[in-house]
Amino acid sequence: MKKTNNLTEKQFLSQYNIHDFEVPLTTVDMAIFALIDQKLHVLLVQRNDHPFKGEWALPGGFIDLKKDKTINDTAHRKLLEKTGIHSPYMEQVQTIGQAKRDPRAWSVTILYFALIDYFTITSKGIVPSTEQAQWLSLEQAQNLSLAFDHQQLLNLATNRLRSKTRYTALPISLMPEYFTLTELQNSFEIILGHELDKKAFRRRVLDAGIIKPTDMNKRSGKRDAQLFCINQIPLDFEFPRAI
Amino acid sequence: MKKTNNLTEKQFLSQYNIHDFEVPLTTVDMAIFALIDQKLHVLLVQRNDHPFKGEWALPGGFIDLKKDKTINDTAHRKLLEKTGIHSPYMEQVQTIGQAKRDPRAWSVTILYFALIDYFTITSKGIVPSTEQAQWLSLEQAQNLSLAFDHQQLLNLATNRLRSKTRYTALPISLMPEYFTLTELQNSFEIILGHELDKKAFRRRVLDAGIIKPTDMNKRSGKRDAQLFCINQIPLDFEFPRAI
DNA sequence: AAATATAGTGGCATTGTGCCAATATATAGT
DNA sequence: ACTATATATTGGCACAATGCCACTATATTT
Repeated sequence: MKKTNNLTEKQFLSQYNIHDFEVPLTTVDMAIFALIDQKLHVLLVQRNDHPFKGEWALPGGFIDLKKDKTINDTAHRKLLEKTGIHSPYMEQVQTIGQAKRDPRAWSVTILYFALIDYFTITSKGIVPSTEQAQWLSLEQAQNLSLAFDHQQLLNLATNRLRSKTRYTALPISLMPEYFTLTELQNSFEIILGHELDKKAFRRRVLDAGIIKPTDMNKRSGKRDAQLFCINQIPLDFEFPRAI
Repeated sequence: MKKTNNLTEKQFLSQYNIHDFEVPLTTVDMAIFALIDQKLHVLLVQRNDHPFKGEWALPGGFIDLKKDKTINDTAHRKLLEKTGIHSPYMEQVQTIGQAKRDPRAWSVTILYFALIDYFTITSKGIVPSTEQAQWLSLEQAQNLSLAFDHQQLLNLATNRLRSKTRYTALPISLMPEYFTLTELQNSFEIILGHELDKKAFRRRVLDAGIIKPTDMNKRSGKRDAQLFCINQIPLDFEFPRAI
């Protein structure tokens, strides 16, 4: 590379060539969660191309330097391609960079997770994709051998989801527009993997004011249950104590 | 790029050229915090090179694909270069990727923060660096115009520090080997920006068992104070409630 | 010896959760 | 219509951690 000490910034930029340096591959990977049949599911794809061709992997890919203005754009674009959803709950989990995680090169991946209500996408129909995408239960997914270090990535995302479920209202993003308190509690329980006390749970979510009652009921076999919907939830809402 | 559909993975990799794709610049930036004179300080450098030559910035730089096996290695290396410290508390905050955050190219930076005890590095002497490094109070730093989006990065790191100080024992990493409870409380108060109740604070940290008493005292003007030191703190330790 | 500043403690109120049992209301069977 | 049953919803007290504030203890200073 040329000597740059006495250049103006403009001169410097005009001669700067990104390929003068060795840079890592940079990708975005997503763990997209939904509740299906009382189980936590994650969306996986079968890779169309090498490396790990044919193996299951988290959806993801390269940043499109033309289309994407930010890295969140990349994540939203991937999500839209796979699910047809524009604005789900989405959160950056962690960035993993290692020399050997990708056989092609030193590789960095920015891991996101997203939570969606399964029925809002089944009603729209999943947008077709170049890759075969499929919902697998978390249990199934964890017993597969995933491409790259995606098994580890999936664990990171799952742990984050479980952890935040203990002190935030995160699972609300897995619910449809209207839901009963029992259904909501059920979602928490599925994610956490253990039962919760009914009274304590209701007190917690109602006192926090994160959901509000409607005048509608849900007819579900036995006694009707009141339907609730999401109230204003600040993005940084946290309960004062963990469950 | 050539057609790859019918290649084996080995053939695919042998002809794969990372420069066939446009990739972003990828860097690591660090907010290194310490307490100096009862104020939170952050280590900044004056940039030697374009872009933003001469302006203040968070220390950081490119991943060295030869030296660094992981991205944490990169962060540790940067920290060692600036402070001479090998194993401080360090944590990944967030990854920011934007088309226009760097005038050279689409750029991704992985932001870390680190906490160190100022006196352990003054006793060792700061390792010289190619760039001018200097401790600035957070207040000073926030009134400067920093290079790139480093003002935003500094805010992200500061918010994370403040947030985790409310429910973890994080500020202990800013303390010397032996410290009094009042000194520890003081560190929490400086970071949080408000006073804490003495009794409640002591109960909290002592009941949690994260520090243990020694048989030494500290002579500090008036009545002597007992010295404490860090006990075993699990990496994921959290108080049951936030302050 | 008294004043003072800082270290450290006692004790009760408040808040949020755990626990478990009681009450309320729909459906289904007789 | 009446009863059994399942699910929804509520009552009420115990417990744990924190907030609050006043009190005691011990060193230095005057």
